[in-house]
Amino acid sequence: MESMASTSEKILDVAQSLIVAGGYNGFSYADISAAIGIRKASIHHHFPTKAELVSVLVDRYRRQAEVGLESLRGELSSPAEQLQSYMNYWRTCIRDASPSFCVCAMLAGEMQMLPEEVASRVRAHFQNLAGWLTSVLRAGMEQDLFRLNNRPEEEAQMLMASVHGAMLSARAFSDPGLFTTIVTLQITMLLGRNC
Amino acid sequence: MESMASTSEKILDVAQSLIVAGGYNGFSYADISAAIGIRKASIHHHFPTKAELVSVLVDRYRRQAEVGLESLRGELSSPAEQLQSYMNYWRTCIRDASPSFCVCAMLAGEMQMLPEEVASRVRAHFQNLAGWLTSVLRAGMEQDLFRLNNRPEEEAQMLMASVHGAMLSARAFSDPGLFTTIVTLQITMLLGRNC
DNA sequence: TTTTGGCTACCTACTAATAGGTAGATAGCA
DNA sequence: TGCTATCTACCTATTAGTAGGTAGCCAAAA
Repeated sequence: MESMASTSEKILDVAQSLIVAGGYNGFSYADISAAIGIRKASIHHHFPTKAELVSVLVDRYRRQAEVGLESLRGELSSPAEQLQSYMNYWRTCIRDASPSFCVCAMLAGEMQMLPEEVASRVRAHFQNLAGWLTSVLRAGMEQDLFRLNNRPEEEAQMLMASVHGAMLSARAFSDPGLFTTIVTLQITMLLGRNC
Repeated sequence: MESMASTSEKILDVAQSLIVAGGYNGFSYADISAAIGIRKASIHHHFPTKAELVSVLVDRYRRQAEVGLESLRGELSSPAEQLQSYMNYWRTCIRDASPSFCVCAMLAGEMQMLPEEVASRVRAHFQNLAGWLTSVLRAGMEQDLFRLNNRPEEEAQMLMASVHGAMLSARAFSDPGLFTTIVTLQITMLLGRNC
């Protein structure tokens, strides 16, 4: 009754945590093999090439993110609360060191040397996320729940950059709390509570 | 009369551009060897191990950054102009794809699997940068040149995260201009020109 | 002055380990 | 029967790193 997860799911889980820790070149089939007690060749059976593995991995990640973000957009919570919830998700991740970093943010740094099939998927995730943030900000604006100082697309980009930069800072300083500090202030500032 | 740069400087130059493109695990001695027309063993002569090479590289980067930031702090320019100049440096870098990314920001993402001697240097750079930004923001505040909504240390962290996150976004979207868009708005916002 | 010795920078040639990937066999299940 | 998942055993290329040699330079000793 223990592991309901299929082998390929387990492979993706391990690969994801390894990528989050060290990027595309920071893991090997041997690492995954050792981690889940299966031979390298068996991993190739599920994912013939590394580029394919990571492509599937990013697809899965994007699907999960989409579901997660969509569920936040329920009519239950206000746009401001949705942004808070989005941040809270990452806050707990970073605090508990579960994923502790966005896979796509990690891969984005390595864009230049990623296989094209992976790079395009990472790009797509950034577009989705920017789109979601934009729509939430626009909704809040139209409902007069908060005032924005700039166009919602621009504020969305600022917020996204702030989130990813804050992940980086939290890592660099080995201080999970720093993520929350930065992003909370950023949200407060963007929503124009000052004035 | 062409290359005044010593061999070891050339090695560091190439290594830096490779790290910026693909991180610590994204380059090898063979890559450098091919790039500057020297044998692998000769690189080991200058830098016995990879960890040592990258440590020296980060030291050099930190020294250059310190000089660069210190020169911005000259009494000639106002704190606001200093922040602008800092951003402008990266704007041209990213536009011209010269370094196009902060080495330390790149390495910060890989913190967890970096040799300790490298990781500590990356941490130190983040501390320096946060310190510099804090002091510039504090100076502007004390001279009543602009109003901050938060403590200067916090705003410094926000700005730093914004800069690094904007680098990531510029890469992800393959849009150098996005960096400037994000950081300009961020600076404007932090300095409280709104209100 | 010539010679000697040491130093630096580079070389060829090598190593052991690891990388991603393949071929082909086996065992169980539909 | 054929399919899926796994295995053992292998391959080639690349990894970081080493051993040992050579050519040039510079300074001190003869």
